[in-house]
Amino acid sequence: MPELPEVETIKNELSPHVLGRSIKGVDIFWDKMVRRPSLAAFRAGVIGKKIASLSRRGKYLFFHLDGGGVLVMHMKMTGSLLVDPADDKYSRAVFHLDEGTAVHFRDPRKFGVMWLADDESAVNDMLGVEPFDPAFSPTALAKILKGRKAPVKPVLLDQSLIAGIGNMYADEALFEARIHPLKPAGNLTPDEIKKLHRAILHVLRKALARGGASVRNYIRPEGEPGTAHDEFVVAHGVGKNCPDCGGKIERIVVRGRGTYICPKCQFLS
DNA sequence: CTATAGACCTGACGGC
DNA sequence: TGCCGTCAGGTCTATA
Repeated sequence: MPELPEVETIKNELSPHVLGRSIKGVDIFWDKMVRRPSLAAFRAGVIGKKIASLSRRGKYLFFHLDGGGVLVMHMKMTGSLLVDPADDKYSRAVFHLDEGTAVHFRDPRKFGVMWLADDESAVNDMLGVEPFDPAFSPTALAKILKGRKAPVKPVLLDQSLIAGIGNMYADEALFEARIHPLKPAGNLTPDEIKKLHRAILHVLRKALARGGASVRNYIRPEGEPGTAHDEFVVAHGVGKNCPDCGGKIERIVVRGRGTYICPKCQFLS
């Protein structure tokens, strides 16, 4: 759900509402979402601080606070940030800013987390390359895949290798590159690696241009669903027809994750 | 090292 | 109508 394009969209659309604003108060309705430090220390570290800038790394969102400290958020599967929503159903935390703005962390499934850190280095260090970083070249992708016996899909989902790809965009990129998700990562041909590299960037860019996906729960800060959903070919498309060969899209399970493929277009060998 | 399973949660949906 | 099981999927942790 919130994968790289969604978190980037949240960052972009939230910015005008929060940059330069001060946090006057915080309501926490689901204590467990605050990971560290303690709930009291979290409040103390956030209240009275001005939000200097926002940034994103992988699927993480950072609020850089004036005077030090970074508020780190991860939406996990159903989290979203809403500005002055019409209702507070599923609001697990609310940040009250000056000028009356309220930012709600809405999260039906309560998987989302946030914490206060000195800086972003700890998150940074555990994540792999950003897909939009020039360092993510076809050669870099080849290096990541090389020698791995694991199926290519879980390698794409490994945040310590490439940061920001989630289940949907992995399926979509593999379909676009016509590669079967179960193909061992190390067995991809140079041509497949080139195609996969291009497909990853294409799929993420396309989603970004449409304000992120709209898969059931994902909502943008101003309450509008994204429209990238319409562009998905295989994701959640079981029973639909492949736009290429007309065959039925199938659902298989790869490492415990629902995975959508066109069995005619995506090859194992 | 890898691989797998379970945990965390709750709403939507299909079957009966 | 309503009950029940399954599915959704990001990431951490535990275990083989």
